[in-house]
Amino acid sequence: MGQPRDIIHKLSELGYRVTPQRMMILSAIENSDSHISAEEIYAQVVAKYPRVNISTVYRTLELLKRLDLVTETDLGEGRVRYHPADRGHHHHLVCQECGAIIDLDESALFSLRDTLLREYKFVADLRHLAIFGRCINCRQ
Amino acid sequence: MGQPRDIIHKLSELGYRVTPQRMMILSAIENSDSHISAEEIYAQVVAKYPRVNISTVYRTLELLKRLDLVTETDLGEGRVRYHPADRGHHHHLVCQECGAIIDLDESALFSLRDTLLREYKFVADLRHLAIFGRCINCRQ
DNA sequence: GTATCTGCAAATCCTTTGCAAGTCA
DNA sequence: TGACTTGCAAAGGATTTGCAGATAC
Repeated sequence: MGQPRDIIHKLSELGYRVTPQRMMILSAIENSDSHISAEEIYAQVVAKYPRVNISTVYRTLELLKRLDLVTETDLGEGRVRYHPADRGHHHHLVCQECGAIIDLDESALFSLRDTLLREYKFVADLRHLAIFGRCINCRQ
Repeated sequence: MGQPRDIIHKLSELGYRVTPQRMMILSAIENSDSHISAEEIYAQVVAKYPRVNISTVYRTLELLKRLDLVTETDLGEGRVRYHPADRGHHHHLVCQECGAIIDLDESALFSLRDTLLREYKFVADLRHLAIFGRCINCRQ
């Protein structure tokens, strides 16, 4: 995992077909240095292969989510963003004033995760959590 | 605050008009024992007053949010839920397997809030956070 | 060959908006 | 009276779906 190649291998191992569309969608996700939206993936793929349809992008993302190969984050933009599941996990502080997005290392939530497990027996999926508030520049 | 009456009073103090629609919408929110969606508010109001339109519900919610009289929570359902702002704040553990929603006292996130403030100078708005994962019944 | 995928077009869901008519203060 | 609100209808954006044709294996 980690390279589109490996994910593609995994897909075919599981009996899913490796199509050019799926490969291009995977590349777009892997090559994005941050989180990418369905629309942005579509824009990249359509540039190389104008016949793709955005529904193929959504169907592929659906599949990759189900196989736990990509994760979703909702940064409160009214659309979801995607990320390879095996990349370093981190969280986001989203400033509701200026829109700034500050990355937060996953370790910042380790103690919360432990508390939830210990006291609530709840296994929290703390990959790509978004926390809303106001950043230092927007506090007057 | 706390009673529809008080919120209504606040509205008129601020120069907003007190209309029957707004009163009915406020009652629906206040009478809900948990978080209520726009559609559910609309259903309650329309039962008494069939002429209301759901756009009035959305416009009223928009106003109440702006005045900080209600807060929004996104429980990952593809629609947002509303809650009177002065009710006790709590968070939600949402089980992605069975859909169970476990309430989590706001105090569970106090130390996270302090860390974010101290180390990131970020004022987190930790009202009604949703944390996804798996509950005790769904862990095999 | 055939079950899986795709493109296309249309539908869906939640929410927002323009505008003319209605109404609270 | 007059500015604020509403109802209605239509638009909006993101995502999903039905179906017939295309394609990976």
